[in-house]
Amino acid sequence: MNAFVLEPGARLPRSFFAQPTLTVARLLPGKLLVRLGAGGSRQAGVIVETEAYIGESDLACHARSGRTRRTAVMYGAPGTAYVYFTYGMHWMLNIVTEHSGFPAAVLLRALHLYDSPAAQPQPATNGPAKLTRALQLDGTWNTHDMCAPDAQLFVEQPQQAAPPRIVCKPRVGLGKTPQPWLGLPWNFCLGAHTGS
DNA sequence: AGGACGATTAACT
DNA sequence: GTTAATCGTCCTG
Repeated sequence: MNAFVLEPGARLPRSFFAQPTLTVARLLPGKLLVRLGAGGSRQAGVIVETEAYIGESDLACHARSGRTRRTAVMYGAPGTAYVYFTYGMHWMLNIVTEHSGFPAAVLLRALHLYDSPAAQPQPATNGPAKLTRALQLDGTWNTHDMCAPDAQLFVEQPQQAAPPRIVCKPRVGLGKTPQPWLGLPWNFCLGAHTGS
């Protein structure tokens, strides 16, 4: 809502993403997703909704089938972007969590996006595919190291961050995923009030 | 080699 | 509430 959300803040270090996936998913709403483009352009938006996908035992997680060409990135370093293609037309952005060798990630499902430098609110990107579309992210971003010093896509701590109110609920769109995974409250959303 | 299905979305009835 | 769009991935054979 204010221009301050655009001010560059501290980038989240790899140690942040190395935490337990539920912790990362719970802490990400309210943080800033930043996408640098050609010519020094900067798109930034407040992360609004996340979802956790944790390990081979989580039957909703792509890693349920073990390590494959597609899921190999989930076994990589925390802070790595996992971008995959689905439904023949949509790209999804995840950030890999926990230690290398353990497949887990947080899906970014919604963003409050702002134009730079005017800070004009964009149409709400209230869906994981809309989010990647708005930031022009596709498979070429898969395996992007979001914690590298020269990263073009990364997460920042906002400068004036009030403790956000988080609401959790079951994950969305899991289809025929069996219980208990279908009902686990691993979706995390900003509440009606973001603090202040 | 073939088929079912998907961490979705927009456009319908 | 229902359905088409559209293709990579995974499972079966």
